[in-house]
Amino acid sequence: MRGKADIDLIRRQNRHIVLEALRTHGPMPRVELGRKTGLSPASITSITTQLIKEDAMLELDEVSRRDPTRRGRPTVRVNLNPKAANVVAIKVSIDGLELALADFSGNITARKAITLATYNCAAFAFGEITTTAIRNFLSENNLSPKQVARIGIAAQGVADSRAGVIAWSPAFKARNVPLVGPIHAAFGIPCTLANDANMIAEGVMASDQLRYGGTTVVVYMGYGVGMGLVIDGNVYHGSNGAAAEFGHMNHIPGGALCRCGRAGCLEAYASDYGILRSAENLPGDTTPPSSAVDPAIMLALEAAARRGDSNAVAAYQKAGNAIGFGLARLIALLNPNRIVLTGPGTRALDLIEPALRTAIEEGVVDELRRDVKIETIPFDKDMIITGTIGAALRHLDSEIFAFGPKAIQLEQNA
Amino acid sequence: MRGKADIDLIRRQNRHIVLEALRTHGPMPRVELGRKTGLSPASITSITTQLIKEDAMLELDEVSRRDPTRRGRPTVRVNLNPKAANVVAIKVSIDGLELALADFSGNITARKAITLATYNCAAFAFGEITTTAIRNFLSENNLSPKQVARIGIAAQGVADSRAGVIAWSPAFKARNVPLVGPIHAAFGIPCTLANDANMIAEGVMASDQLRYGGTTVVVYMGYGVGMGLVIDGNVYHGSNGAAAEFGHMNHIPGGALCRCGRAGCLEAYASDYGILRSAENLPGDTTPPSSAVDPAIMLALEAAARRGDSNAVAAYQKAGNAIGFGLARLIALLNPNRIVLTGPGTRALDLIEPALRTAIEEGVVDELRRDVKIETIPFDKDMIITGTIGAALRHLDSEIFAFGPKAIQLEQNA
DNA sequence: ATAATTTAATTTGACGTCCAAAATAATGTT
DNA sequence: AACATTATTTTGGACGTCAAATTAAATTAT
Repeated sequence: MRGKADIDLIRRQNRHIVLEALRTHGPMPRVELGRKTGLSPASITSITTQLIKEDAMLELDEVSRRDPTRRGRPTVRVNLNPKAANVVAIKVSIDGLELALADFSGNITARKAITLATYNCAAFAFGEITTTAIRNFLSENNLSPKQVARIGIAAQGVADSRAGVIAWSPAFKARNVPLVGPIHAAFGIPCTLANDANMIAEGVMASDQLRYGGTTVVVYMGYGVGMGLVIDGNVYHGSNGAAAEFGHMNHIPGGALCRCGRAGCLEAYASDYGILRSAENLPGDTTPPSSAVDPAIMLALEAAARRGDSNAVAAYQKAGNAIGFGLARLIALLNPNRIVLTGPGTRALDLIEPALRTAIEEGVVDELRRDVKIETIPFDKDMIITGTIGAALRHLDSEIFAFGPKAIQLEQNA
Repeated sequence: MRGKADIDLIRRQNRHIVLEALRTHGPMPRVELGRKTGLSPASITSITTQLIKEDAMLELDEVSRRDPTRRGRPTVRVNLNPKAANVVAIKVSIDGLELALADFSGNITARKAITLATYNCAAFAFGEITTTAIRNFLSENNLSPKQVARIGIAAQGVADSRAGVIAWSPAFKARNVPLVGPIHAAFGIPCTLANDANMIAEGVMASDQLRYGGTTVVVYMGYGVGMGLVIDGNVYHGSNGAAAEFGHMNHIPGGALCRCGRAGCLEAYASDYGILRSAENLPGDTTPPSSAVDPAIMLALEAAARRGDSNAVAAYQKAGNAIGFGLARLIALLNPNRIVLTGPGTRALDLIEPALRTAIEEGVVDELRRDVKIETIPFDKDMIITGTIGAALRHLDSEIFAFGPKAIQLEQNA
């Protein structure tokens, strides 16, 4: 149950749904805003004038490109004011950092990639390195930290988003790498750390709330195996923000060795290195490589499997079996609406899918699986960055701009 | 995101939190209600007078048992009006039906158990049987169906609560037994079907919202293995209401035969019959019995294990291993706050726990499991019935009484 | 050109909710 | 009997929503 409601809550919530409508559907006239939100024209007028006065919204003065058959007073479209705020999104991966700057309307205004051997980076040093990277990135774009409203970070592995620490990641030899603390200390900007697959799920969900807004499971297949969980329309982060570690969900007790140090994780069978290891007939306890598998090698392996190379075929079947049983277990637990497969690994889906489907059939009783829809979304490298930006902006919508000027004031003083 | 907010929403929500405060903390004076809800005395007065006028609430006129050292005007405690509504809770199990009647304040006012060989009952006949049982139960208590505001049903197995059908249950040979449809058709009363373990979770959560209100997993161990999932303070039912089928989550691909017909379900190792089967050294594909294992046999098996009987000891270890790996997988997926073990099977927890803990350690990386608290709650047979009643009453709170007289009117006409 | 029509957006006035502050109620203390 | 204390209700102001009326800005008809 939520807390008490008062008059402020009404405005806050209605401001929020107005912002949300613009964020998901783009610029639109006030009438349309009224239809989308269910608010009366009077309320829309009141809310938009307020938001415009606060510089969170603006009217678009556009060259008349309206339908000449339409009569009456022409519409005036409004939109989120790009200048209302900036957010920074950072993707931490094994070969470096990727930074992006976006304005309040969601446009990416600058990008930068930094090559960095994260793996041997000491836990205490990484916060400093990232802080410096952010500082440089901002000054290159003539922005002071004060102009950035929020920083979102996506990292591979187990991200403890409550503590703001990368608990364990393939990108680091070190464990418990603190990240949010140092960045917040340096800039005083609210900062969020999350798992990269969760950020993909944020993006997928935002792309079609109707389709993905129920309970949707997004599986990332690639160098590792990740997952984002949308539960009742929200990306679920778990009690520490370390939920949906599908790749490190056990598949076979005492099974093949995983990068995380455990035996039998799903990832040890279904990730690039896991598939490669079984195709090469190496023993399951062979230590996984600490760096990503060269994509060319994976392409060659796929080609071999498609030619009918029995070792390669068997390796992909094993992967399909692992993912299938993992999904079967997940279906029994969560009874999701929809399962979305994405990531570079889906290139080889034709090789994986038969075993995957068989495993699901064997692994969970028909009554539970019959309504689950499984689909594939082509993977785009940018999904993580755009998902992170989207999540950061939605944060701003609900936590700052929905509250009005007083909240903005408070936020700046905090 | 929720829909638009208006003045009605405020009242509804504030009425709701007032009702909720009384439901969870029992009768209290208006001042206390103000402190608990955060509402001003003025608002509390307004809301309580309204609710009292609607007969949803009443003032308790009590013999002065107040602290004589306290000065000032004495408090007047208010409470939910027991006569505001009645709900019926029904537990469907393999040996019959259990019915309970409760008033709006949560008191159970009547109970009845009906012995019934459900197993061979045809799918089409069960709705009729249950309807008749309800009709008799009500007339024995001089109540007309019109006076019942809601019926809640808890059943073992896979309950498709969206369709209102018991998709699969150990209590029935038949599959897809319709239940909500026939009952609603007969009485026109809103009716909900859910899995029994979910109802245990409802009860556990209601017993201590603070403790269990985050993400809590309730595991039921007994004749079968069930689960209730509390996610962000709400019992999670999944897209069809068939979530949390922990017992039918696969443990070992191609493993021991389960009652559901699949091979390798967790239940096939950790339920009464699964433990018994392995203690007897029967092959894993031995058909499970269709009726519950006699508790005396399980007690004897426990005693044997405590005496050191190696087969019995090994069987309990296997069970611990299965539950432990199941929980390890669940932890990787959901990162829960707390795991609660309950059910008659916890009697043998001393025999199960070592293997269970080892399996969790082996099955999931330390960073994910370190913050999970595991506890045991002694099982009480009534947990299912009281949980079902509590869920039904909370439904009434939010869907009828929070809305006021107009909604009650509407509900009666519907 | 000017009036009529059409559609968009704003303004006005009524209603309902909340809260702070004042008033009233019901008891104990002096 | 007057005072003190605590609980509850009443009063009055602020603010949000909405329906209805008004104003704005265009097209179409005359």
